[in-house]
Amino acid sequence: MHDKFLKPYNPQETEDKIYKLWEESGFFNPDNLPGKPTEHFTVVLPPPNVTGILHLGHAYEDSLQDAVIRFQRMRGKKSLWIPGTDSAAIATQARVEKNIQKEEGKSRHDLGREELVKRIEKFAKESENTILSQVRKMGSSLDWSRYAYTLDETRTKAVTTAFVNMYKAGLIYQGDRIVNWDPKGQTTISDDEIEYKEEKTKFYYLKYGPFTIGTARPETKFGDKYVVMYPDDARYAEYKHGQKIEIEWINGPLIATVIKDTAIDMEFGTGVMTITPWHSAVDFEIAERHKLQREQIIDKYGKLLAIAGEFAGTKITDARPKIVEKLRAKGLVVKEEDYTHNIATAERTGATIEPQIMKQWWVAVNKSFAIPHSEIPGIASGSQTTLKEIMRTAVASGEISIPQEGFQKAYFHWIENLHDWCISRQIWFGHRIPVWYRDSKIYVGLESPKGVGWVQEADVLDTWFSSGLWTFSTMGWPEKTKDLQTLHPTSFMSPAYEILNLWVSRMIMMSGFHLGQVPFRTVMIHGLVRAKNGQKFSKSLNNGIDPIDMISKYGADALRMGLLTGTAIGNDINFDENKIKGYKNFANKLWNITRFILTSTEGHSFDPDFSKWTETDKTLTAERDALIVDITQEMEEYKLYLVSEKLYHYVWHTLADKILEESKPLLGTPGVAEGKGTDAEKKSRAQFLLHTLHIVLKTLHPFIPFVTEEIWLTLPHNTDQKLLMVEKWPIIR
RNA sequence: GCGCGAUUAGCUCAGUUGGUAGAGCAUCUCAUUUACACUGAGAGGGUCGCAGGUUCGAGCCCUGCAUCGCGCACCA
Repeated sequence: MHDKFLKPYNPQETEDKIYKLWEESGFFNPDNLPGKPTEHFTVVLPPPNVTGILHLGHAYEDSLQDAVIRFQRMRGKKSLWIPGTDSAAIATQARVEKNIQKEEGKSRHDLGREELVKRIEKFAKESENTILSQVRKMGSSLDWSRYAYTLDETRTKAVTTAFVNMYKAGLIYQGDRIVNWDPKGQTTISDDEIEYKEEKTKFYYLKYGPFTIGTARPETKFGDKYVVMYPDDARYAEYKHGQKIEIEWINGPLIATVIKDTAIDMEFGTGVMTITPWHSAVDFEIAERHKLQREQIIDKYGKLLAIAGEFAGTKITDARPKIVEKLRAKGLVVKEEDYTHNIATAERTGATIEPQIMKQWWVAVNKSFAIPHSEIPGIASGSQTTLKEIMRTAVASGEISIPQEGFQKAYFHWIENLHDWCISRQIWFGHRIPVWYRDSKIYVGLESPKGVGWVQEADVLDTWFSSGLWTFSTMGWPEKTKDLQTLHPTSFMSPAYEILNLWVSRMIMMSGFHLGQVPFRTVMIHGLVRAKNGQKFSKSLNNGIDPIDMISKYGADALRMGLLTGTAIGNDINFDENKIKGYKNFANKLWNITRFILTSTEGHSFDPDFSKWTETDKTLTAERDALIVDITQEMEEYKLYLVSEKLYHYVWHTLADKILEESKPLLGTPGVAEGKGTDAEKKSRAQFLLHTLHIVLKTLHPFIPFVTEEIWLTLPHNTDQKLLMVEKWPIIR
C-alpha cells in the first residue's frame, strides 16, 4: 500500500497533477481513445462570455456536462466535448466601456472605433485565459485541440457565410421597422435582451376633439393625428373609418383621422387611443396595416424634436410634467389617476427602451423558402418551409427531445409569439455585417467588393447570430470537415432555462437552415444556482461566491458532487457551502476505505475472474450489482442527482459502515489480529472488497474524477498505470 | 392577462408506473490509543400548502383555491 494513504486525502496536492496527466494522455480527443470506438457522443460546451470570471452557474454546468461525457466515454463511446468562448458583443463592449469611463473618464467616441476594439480584444484575451484555467480546475474533460472562439478566423468565416447564404435565400433583409432602441447604449437590442420593470406613474385622460383618450406618455403625443377605436364599439358608432375631424391639440389645431382597428381593447381606458407609430410597436403595426403616416418625435438621445415646438431639445423625462401643465392650462386634461405598468429596460445598461423606427437588418422567420436539403422528419428536401416551421417541427417531430415537458411547452409558446429577429447592433465589437454600400448600390458577399468608394456597413451582428451556428461552426463549417460529417448532430445540450429561447431555438433555426439537420438530439435544461436563501447571486447584493474559492477549500470533486447531488435537473439549486464540505469528507472517506481494503486484503491479488464466492458474499454482490443496474439506467436518463446520492449512500453506509465492519473479524488486521474466517471465506471476502472497490471507483468517477483517478493509479493491480477515465463502466450480466 | 414551475422534517432537497413517508445538514444521547474525528451506534422530529374528487388504496391522478418564483404578452 502506498504511504500516501496514511495521510488524509489532499485535493490541492492532487487535482492539478491529475488534470495534467489526463491532458497529456490525449484521451480528451476521442480520436485517440483506445479501441477506436465508432458510436459517437458529442457535446459542445455553451461558450462562456469573455466578460470576466466564471461563477457557480458555470461550475454547475461544467460538472453536469463533464459527468455525462465521462460516463459516455466509459460506456465505450467516442466521446467529444468541444470547448469555446463567446465574444458576447454588447456585454463585453459595455463592460470595457464602463471600465474606461471609470478609470480614464473617456467615452468610446473619444477613443474611436479602432482603438476601442483593440482595448476590448485585450480585455477579452485576459478574460479568456482566466476562464479557461477555471474550466480546467473543474476537471472538465474538454478536447482543447478543438478550441473555438466566436471571433476567430474559422468562426468569422462561418458567420459571414451564414449571413450571405441567408441573404441570398431572401431570409435576411434590410428594413425600416420598429426596434428596441437603448438611448444609453446607443444601440438596438433584441426582444430577448429586454427586462421588464414595474413602474408607478400617472395615467392621463386627455380631451382629443370629441374623444377622451388615455395615455401614460403625454410627451409622445404631439404629432398624433390618428384616433383609433374598435370597429364594433357602439359608443363610437357615429364615427366612420377615415373620417376627418378638426381638433385643438397641444400646440394648436390639427386634422385628426378616425381609424377602426381590432387591436384596440374596448375595456381599457375609454376604448379610444391616438397612435404614435414611430415610438410604439403596437402603434407601428396599426400604421402598417392602414398605411398611415408616421413621424419621429424623440431623437436617439431621448430628446424631443422640432415637432414639439417650445419643448424641442428637452429630455422626455423633464418634458413630461411641463407638457401636462400646458395641457392642463388649455383645459385638455380630463382627469388623471395612479397607474402601475411594466416598462421595458435594457438588460445590459438599465436604460428605458425607447422604441424607434430605424433601418436595420432582420431575419425573416415567417417567410417561405425552398429548403434544399433536410433530414428533419416532416420537412422534405426541396419543400417550401419557414424558419419558424423548422424550429417547431424539429422538436414536435421528436428529432430533438426535450424530456422536461414544461420546458417543451415554453419553447412552443415562444415560437408562436416569435417576430422577425433584428440582428444589427450599433456597436463596434463583434462580427461586422458583410454588406458594402456605394451610392445607392448594395453589395453582400464574403469579402469587400472590388473598386473604390465602397463603404462597409458600420453595424455588427447580434451575438446570438454567431452563437446560433455554434454546434457546426465549431466543427469547421462551411468546410465539409470530417468532424462535421461524422459528429453532427451533436448528442446532448444542457443550457440554463434562461437561454432556452435566446440560444437553443436559434441553434435549431440555424442548423436547420444551413445543414438541414437538428443541432443536437437531447436538450436537458438545468436550473440556476442561487444563494442559500434562494436569492439570485448578484453584484448589488454582493453575495457572489467564486467557485475557485470553493475548490481551494474543499477540492473540485467536492464542489462538483455538491452541485450535482440532491436537486433534480431543471430545478434551481440553493447553494449551501456545508453540503460541499460534506462531499470533501466523502472524498476522504473513500480514501480511507481504500486504505482499509488494501491493508486487510494484503496477500490477496485482484482476480477479475474469481468465482468461488461464499453465500454471504453472493448476497452482497447481488445487492451491489442491483444498485449498478439501477444507476446505469438513471445515468442514461441523465438523472445524475439520483445516481450520486445512491452511490454516496452505498459507499458510506453500506460498504464502510456495514461490510467493512463485518469484515474486520473475518479478515483480521495484518500484524495486529489474526482473522477468524476460513481460508475460503477470507479469499472470497478479499476478492469481494477488491471488486467492489474497483466498481465504486468507476461509477463515482464521473462525479469525483480527481480522487477516484488518484486512487486508481495507486491500486496494486494497476501496474501499467492505466487511467480510470478510459476504463469501462461496469456491466452487470 | 396567458403559460410554466415550486409548496414534503428546524434548514436544503429527493420521492420512477398510485401500494405503510426518505437523505444530507442541524439537534439530542452514547461510544472512543479507531481504516477514517473529515469517526461510529442510536434517538427525536412530517395532517406531504388548503379544499374537494377518482380509487380497495393518493405526496403522486383530476378539479378549484392560496402563496412564492419564473417566462411570455403587454393596455395606448
